[in-house]
Amino acid sequence: MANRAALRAKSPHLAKKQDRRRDEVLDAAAAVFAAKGFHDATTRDIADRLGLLPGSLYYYVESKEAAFAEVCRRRGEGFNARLAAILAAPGSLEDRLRAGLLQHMLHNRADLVSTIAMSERALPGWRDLRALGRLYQRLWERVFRAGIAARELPRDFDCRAAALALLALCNGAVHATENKPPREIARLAARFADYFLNGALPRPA
Amino acid sequence: MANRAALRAKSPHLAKKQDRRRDEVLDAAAAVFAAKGFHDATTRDIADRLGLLPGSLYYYVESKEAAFAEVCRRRGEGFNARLAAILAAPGSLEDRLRAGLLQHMLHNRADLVSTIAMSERALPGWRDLRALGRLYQRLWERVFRAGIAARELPRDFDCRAAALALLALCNGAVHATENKPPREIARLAARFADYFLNGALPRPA
Amino acid sequence: MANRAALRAKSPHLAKKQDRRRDEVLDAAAAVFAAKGFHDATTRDIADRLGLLPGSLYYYVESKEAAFAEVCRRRGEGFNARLAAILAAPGSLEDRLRAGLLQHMLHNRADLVSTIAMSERALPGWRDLRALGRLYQRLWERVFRAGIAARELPRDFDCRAAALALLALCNGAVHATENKPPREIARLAARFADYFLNGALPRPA
Amino acid sequence: MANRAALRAKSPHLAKKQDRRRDEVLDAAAAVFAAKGFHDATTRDIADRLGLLPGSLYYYVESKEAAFAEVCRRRGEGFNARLAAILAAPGSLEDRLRAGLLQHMLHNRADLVSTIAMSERALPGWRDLRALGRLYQRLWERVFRAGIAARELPRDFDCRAAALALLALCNGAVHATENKPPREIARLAARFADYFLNGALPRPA
DNA sequence: TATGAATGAGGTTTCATTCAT
DNA sequence: TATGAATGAAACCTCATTCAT
Repeated sequence: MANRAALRAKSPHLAKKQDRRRDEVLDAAAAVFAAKGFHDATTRDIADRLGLLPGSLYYYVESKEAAFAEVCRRRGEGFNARLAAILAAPGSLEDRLRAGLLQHMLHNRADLVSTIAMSERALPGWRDLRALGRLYQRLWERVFRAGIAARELPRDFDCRAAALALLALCNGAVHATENKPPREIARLAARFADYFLNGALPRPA
Repeated sequence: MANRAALRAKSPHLAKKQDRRRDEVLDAAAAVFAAKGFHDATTRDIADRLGLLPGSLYYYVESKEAAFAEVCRRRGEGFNARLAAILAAPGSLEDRLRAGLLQHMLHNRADLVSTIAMSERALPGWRDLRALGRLYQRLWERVFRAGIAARELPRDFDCRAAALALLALCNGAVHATENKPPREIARLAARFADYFLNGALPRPA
Repeated sequence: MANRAALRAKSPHLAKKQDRRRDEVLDAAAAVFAAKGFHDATTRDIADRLGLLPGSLYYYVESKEAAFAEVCRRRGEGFNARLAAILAAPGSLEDRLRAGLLQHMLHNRADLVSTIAMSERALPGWRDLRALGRLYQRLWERVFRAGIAARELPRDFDCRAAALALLALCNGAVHATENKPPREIARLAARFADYFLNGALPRPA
Repeated sequence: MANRAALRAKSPHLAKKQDRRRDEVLDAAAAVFAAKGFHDATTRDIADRLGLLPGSLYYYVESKEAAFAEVCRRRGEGFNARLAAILAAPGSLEDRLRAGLLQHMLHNRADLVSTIAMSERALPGWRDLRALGRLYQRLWERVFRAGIAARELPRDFDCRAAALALLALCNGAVHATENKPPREIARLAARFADYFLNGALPRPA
């Protein structure tokens, strides 16, 4: 049953406008999901933000679940891509760790959705989302392994534990940095990096 | 709706029995909240665990929200009390930090509810819960301040940032330690403590 | 909502082209109604078949209900006309009955819509549709009455019961003949005619 | 997670009362389905008939679909059982056919739901329902085959076509017998039986 | 002390329909 | 002539909660 309408090439202009509106819808969804979590976010919340009625969302989105999954996928992929770029850049191991941690904490708010996705069990598309999360963790692990290969780190360095700790530091500050200016976030990120790299306590002489 | 049982004068024996049953109900609620989060947990889930029907819960509890709030309060207070005891115990600063971190990570699973409370916004009783959370953070801060007073830490030590980092490490591993035996959790806790105390990276000689 | 096109004075050529398109729309509607029934057929189903969007249908049709009613009317009238022609043709009573029954069963599939109309209560335009159905039944009755007049049938022949029985045989095989080749349908029609004319059971000698 | 409440043996009296109420609900559903068909029947229709709110139905029934499936199953099985009993009874082939046809037409109204199930495509539980329908047809076929074995029917008797014709006669009169008194239905059933057994037309001498 | 039955508010979703462009 | 966007009503369903027993 060929759908002539669907096949007819849409003018690129129109197509772009449609996509933009769709993005607006997904952004609104993301904002609400970030604010309330998946279960407590209602389609009405999302629609209100756009001046639409709940039913109208379905013109752009298949279901609440699908919207959530797509939002998370997009954010998660962006997150991963940014970290990958940072960790692959030239520079000392320390520099790259600091940069990665900083970007995570700076983007955390906007990408709060990913955080939700990681923390709520039994969510739609949970499997794929966990995969994205694991990938993120692997990125950190890989940079440590490269450090071992480059003899910047000892042979027995526990890459997994270190990655976990870094991730914990990244995520743990979400609440503390809410509504804080970037400068302050950066300051905290630097502190966290210091702790991770050199330890928080003064060294015994 | 006043609790009929509460109005009746009770023999101490009866009162105790009732309280025990109430505790069972709250424990069941805690377990379900921990497993599913507040919104996804149904009164039926809780009732099932006790061999009751949903309506019967209301003999012990005013509402789902009230149950959640109380569960969180109890767990949170227990959590705080344990940490306070540990931090107040004699021993070096390092020892106390290690002990505090360890107990947090070991109890995290059972007390997952607090974690939920901290992570889901717009939850009933959220205000009070945040207060408990802040208190927990203050406990860590206080031990650092004591460290400064005792000259174990430098004058300009950033107590708040350090407390935040420790909390982040404590909470960040929740997912990594799910379904793991205590031994392994302890191992990870020790690693995290090492990172925090001495830094993860090898020190330049 | 007045049809804008209808208000405009149209050239005969244009008018014809419009009507053709309208017929296409109604045909598509008929096909979908036949396949899914009235309630389960969506305007999107119909539009898809034509490469249109749902809203565009309303250029040709006032509403889904109106479309259904018109489709049924058209099909029903065609059905009636064909039966009338057959029953009015010269030939023995038996021949005409056989021919009528055959054409009904052969066209049943294509005209399934009428069947739907007859079977679903509380349908739009139901009254008119029932009228068409009654007319169809009357056509059969009339041929029997003519048979009485021509003394081919006894005076007390129950024309109504006979018409009902014939109709029942006609319609009852819809499911059995779905997806069957015309040959097989014709074979079954012949059998049914035999039963009706001579009885299914062997005659006592 | 053993459900003590569910395991606790309910008093037989209570259990029976519950079942009765459930039957009432299913009966109401059956009535509405029969009157409007599955798609057009709303949960509100059913609930209204019982003086309940729509949501309350779900105390007794899992879903609208499940209710429909169960209603059809029950009616269909009853229908089959009655026919089986009739066809298995002693008596001449003719007697049994007459009796079977009569009971079908008399019960048709009450069991209209089965008819719906047979006629609406793409219905929940459609597969199982078709199976029930096929079983019914087989019952008729089997009695003919027994007739062949007993030499009451010729070797080449077309059992399937005969069964189809009988079924068609049974079902075809549904609309004609609506709101008619049993006497009249019985009269029509007798006529139909005559037609099937001996033919409608006078025999050439 | 607990149950069975019911409520009612609210949630997601579908879909016929409208209308400016 | 047809589209894209949106509406709004109504559908099914869930669930915390109530209350007579």
